[in-house]
Amino acid sequence: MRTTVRAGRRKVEVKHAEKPLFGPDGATKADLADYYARIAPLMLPLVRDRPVALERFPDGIDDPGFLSQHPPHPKWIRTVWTSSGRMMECQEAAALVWCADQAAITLHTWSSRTPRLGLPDRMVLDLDPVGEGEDAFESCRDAAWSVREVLTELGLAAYVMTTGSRGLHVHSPLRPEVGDLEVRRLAKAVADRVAARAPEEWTTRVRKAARHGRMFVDYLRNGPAQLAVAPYSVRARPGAPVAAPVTWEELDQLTSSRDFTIDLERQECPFAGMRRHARSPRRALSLLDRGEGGVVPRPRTSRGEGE
DNA sequence: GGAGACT
DNA sequence: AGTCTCCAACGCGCT
DNA sequence: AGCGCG
Repeated sequence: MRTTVRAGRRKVEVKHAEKPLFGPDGATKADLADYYARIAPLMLPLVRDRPVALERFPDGIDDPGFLSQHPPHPKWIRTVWTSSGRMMECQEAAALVWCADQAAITLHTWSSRTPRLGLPDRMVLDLDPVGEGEDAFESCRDAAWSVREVLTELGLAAYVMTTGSRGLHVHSPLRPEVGDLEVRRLAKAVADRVAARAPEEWTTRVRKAARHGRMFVDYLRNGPAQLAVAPYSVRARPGAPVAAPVTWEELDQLTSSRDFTIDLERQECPFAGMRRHARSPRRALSLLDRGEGGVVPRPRTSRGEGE
């Protein structure tokens, strides 16, 4: 009931390795640790240097978990001082495996990176379908395509991933030029433009009562100290689904946000090279403030296709 | 899952 | 020594 | 000022 997982040069002990975390017949803590060790080469470039918070389920997903921003941690795990205290970073595979031993099923990270905390290098738009089923997810997919179009109009790149929960996240890599609040303002403007394309279906109204069954185009994952689920993170749901970056081609084949699970085997990451496509949020904001951007999409070489 | 407080 | 409790936080737009 | 919301 106790094993050691090799992660790079380090060995990490996994206690109660055979404990099921995803229901009686679901994946065990060992499965979780093995997954994070296996996916580390793809995941680490996307989480490295970011303050991380752990969503932990020591008694499995059928018991309430908790979010931990300042967990006790071994000294070899790097930390950084942030506006909300000293937070961990996951710089190496062993850190991910240690998180698994802590029953940290899901990792959430900041949108800015050390040493540029407060200047996000990415923006996230969160799309959650209103109902259940494939139709609901399809409308979510449509919304993701619209987000991509609006981002393109503003000269911004777009990458998409399942959240492993209900919906999709669209990531847009940014040059770290402006602060959290400005990025949120940009995200809100993008969301408003998306919603304006199908006002009967989509909205940016925060209050549920004001939504009238429309899908919320969520821009609130941007802002100071805001967290978003890390790419390749496992979710606390039956079947151990994962947040999986996908190519835009793949997106149309998906039937749900949970199509990928802890069994995921990937050799190449659709988000690889994303940072090379980072664009200027300052320019996007100035286009918006001048009321442009829907008119003259500027020429570009490639778009957020993955690579 | 682990630390600190309380019994 | 057993048991309990805690483990986030931020701003927005409404009321 | 307080609350719902993510």
